[in-house]
Amino acid sequence: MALYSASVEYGLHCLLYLVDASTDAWISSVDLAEFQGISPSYVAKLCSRLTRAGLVVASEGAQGGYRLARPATRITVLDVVEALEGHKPLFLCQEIRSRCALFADRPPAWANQGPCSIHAVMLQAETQMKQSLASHTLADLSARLARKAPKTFAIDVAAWFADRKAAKARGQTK
Amino acid sequence: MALYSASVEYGLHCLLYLVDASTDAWISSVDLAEFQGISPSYVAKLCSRLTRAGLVVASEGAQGGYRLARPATRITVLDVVEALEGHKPLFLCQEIRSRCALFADRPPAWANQGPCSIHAVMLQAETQMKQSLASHTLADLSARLARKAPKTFAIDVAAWFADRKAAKARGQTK
DNA sequence: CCTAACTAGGATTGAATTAGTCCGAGTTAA
DNA sequence: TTAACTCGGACTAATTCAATCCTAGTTAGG
Repeated sequence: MALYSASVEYGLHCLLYLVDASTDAWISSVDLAEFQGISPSYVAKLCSRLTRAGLVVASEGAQGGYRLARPATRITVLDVVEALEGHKPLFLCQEIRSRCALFADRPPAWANQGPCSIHAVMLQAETQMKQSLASHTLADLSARLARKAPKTFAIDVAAWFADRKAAKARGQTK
Repeated sequence: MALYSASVEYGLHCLLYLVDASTDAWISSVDLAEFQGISPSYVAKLCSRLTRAGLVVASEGAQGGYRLARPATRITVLDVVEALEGHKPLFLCQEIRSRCALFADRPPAWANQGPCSIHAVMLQAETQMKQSLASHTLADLSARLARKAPKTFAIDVAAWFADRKAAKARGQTK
């Protein structure tokens, strides 16, 4: 349906909540999922990818969870997209040009010389897109959201996660 | 594997050969496929899409085939991509933000007001990419290819298709 | 008028990807 | 020491997408 899947939306929202909620706390993937009303198991998988990409760090064991691996000003949207979706090119050139019937299995040197013209156009478009994604950081996004929300929102978010954590420490899961 | 599939490569190459070969001739999808050593059935489907998008016109019946619907200077790479892949957005916003647990099924007005910030970033990147694709035409690509190939290449291409057509008219398929 | 060749379009297949689940191993706090 | 809770990866079901195949309708030419 779209070029990028829902995992990008899930992942970015999770990271933005980490910006609000976790200056020093660990937030579990289950809490992140329940806070947003999405599948906990799936969020767990996305968090794994973010960890492997070095965007967040994980803490195991009771009261564990995730935390940003570096300041939100140094995590770009492109970092997140590539962590979640992999390093997919916009276009994969299969060098069709060398199969032209006129070449009869022996493509001449000029046919494969340099990059395929079509590929070049695609690479340029891909670069434009990625530069655009790289020009926004989590900090930018978070600030823009904060401008729309009431001033207490970030505090409420942090409180929700803190409460959830406290409740679990008391031995009551729900 | 890539955001855009192989159909883009197939389709663009087909169109570029139409530029060379068909100032006044109709080229069949089977000939286009065999000339490039790719699947005839799939090329047929791609040609259907190009027709529906109005980039080429089809002529039914014997000695039929395809021809560009307008000058190559007025067909952009973006036109071709969207004809083949459909109008896929880069990102499909599912408005996760309104499911936040703090809202308890009743998201406040500010939460859904205006476009989602994440969505806005994605739209900007998508625009950059599409503008880049729209800035190249089939004529540009064709000229760039012609600069690499020997001068007789376009003539040889046209001759190959003309020969193929003549052979079929004589009743001999191969 | 009849045959051969072509396109259009839909039904079908097969592979790849995605969303989502589940369980095991390790860690932490009490 | 124990018990709960965490991550991480293996696994599964379902959807989507690329690609194929086949039929019907159309056209040109003999």
